Amino acid sequence: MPELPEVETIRRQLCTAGVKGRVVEKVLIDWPRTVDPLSPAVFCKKITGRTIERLSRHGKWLIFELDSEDNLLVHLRMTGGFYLSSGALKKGTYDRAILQLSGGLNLHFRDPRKFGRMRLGVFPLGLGPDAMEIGARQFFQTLEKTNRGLKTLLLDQSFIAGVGNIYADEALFEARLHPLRKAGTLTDDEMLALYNAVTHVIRSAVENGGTSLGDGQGNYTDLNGNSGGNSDKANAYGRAGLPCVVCKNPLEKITVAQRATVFCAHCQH
DNA sequence: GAAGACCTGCTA
DNA sequence: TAGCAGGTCTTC
Repeated sequence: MPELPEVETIRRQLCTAGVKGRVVEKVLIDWPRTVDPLSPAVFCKKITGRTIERLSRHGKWLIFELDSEDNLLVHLRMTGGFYLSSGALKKGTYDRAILQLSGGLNLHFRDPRKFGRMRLGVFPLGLGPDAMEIGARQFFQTLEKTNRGLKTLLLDQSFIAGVGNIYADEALFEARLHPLRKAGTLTDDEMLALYNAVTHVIRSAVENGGTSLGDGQGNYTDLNGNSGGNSDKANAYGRAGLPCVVCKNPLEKITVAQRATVFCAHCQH
């Protein structure tokens, strides 16, 4: 599932592939809800002729900065991804939108489950600081203000943007903190451990080119169709019932905020 | 704060 | 063939 490291990997690859500086010459929308709330006709009209000046990211949102008042904001949700083609346009089975760029480059937005979204706006709304950029002080201040459970909090994009189910479980495992632990009960050392774990887990996943984990069809692949190099790094996610890498006791699986949550009851408190 | 809706393909 | 997976928005 694309979380921050996967989106960042795609962003970097789009830069390398030379998407920057190209003009959007034509837009094809195959699944209208992809561009909801705009109609495909309005959406296409607004970005046709615009130049992609920069590619940035905040949390899980990919931002195509255009030479207009609006930018193109893309959220991959669970199964979204991009790939490029050149020459004669050939639509792939799961392509929901295709941007035909100047120089004969086609940018395909592929999304089997149709949850991904393309929006027009200056910047994605309602997000907290990016997980790669949040400072320790800001992290502590937010933790101290709430008594929500840690896993729920980590998944809340208005608290910290970019952490999803995989990296939430991995960060809590690394910090030795129980997913249901209330934020307000953490000691200073525990808050620091959580901060270090979140930033370390996210940054090392970015360095490894993202993680490909999931239920099979939702597996993430990068721009070139490769799965992430971080796949064998999971200590908790997807390892329910398997021995903890630290204490060898079987990992437990519970549901938190309606998501599968795996942790070690022996190591995480 | 919890649960449903949105979707589809893979697994059991 | 039923159920699961997951991110976010909507609705109780």
